[in-house]
Amino acid sequence: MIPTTEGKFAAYYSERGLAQLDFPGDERKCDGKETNGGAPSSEVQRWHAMTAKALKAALAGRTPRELPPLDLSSGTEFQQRVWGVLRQIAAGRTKSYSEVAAEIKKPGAARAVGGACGANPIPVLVPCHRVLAAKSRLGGFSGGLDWKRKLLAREGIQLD
DNA sequence: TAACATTCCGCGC
DNA sequence: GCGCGGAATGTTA
Repeated sequence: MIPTTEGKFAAYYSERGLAQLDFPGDERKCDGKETNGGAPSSEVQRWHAMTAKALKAALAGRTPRELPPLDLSSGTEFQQRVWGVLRQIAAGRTKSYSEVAAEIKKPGAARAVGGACGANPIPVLVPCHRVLAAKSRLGGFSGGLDWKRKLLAREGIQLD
């Protein structure tokens, strides 16, 4: 668990890196292989420290200096492609679903992009909240639109 | 096949 | 201009 000014975030790690990050209170189902019962390896502890630092920076509206390795192997190739685009969005900037779709050479797949964002296991660090619908409307958000609004506000993004 | 965190077009207000 | 209904669209479980 990572305590922040916004509450406690739950982090789950696989052998490759950070695999999932959950919003406070949002107890998602941890499919079987969560934390190993015994002592976490020193590697995981190091990742956890990085995650905590990066998360706090992101919540403060700053770009994290360094991120822990992310294990995105749970997603499909299409989703990983989308997440890759999301991570290219600079803090304070936004992209629309259709623009992201165009980025990955699949215009018209705006709706599919929305699906990929919703499947994103690592919110905040993979800035799924910087993706808006066309005409700078909010669109949706898995953890609740409150979070999306709050995160955008933290980065100084104002919607009309 | 059904279900979406979309988008676009056409109306009515 | 804004909101709503309906159709087209790509990906996923």
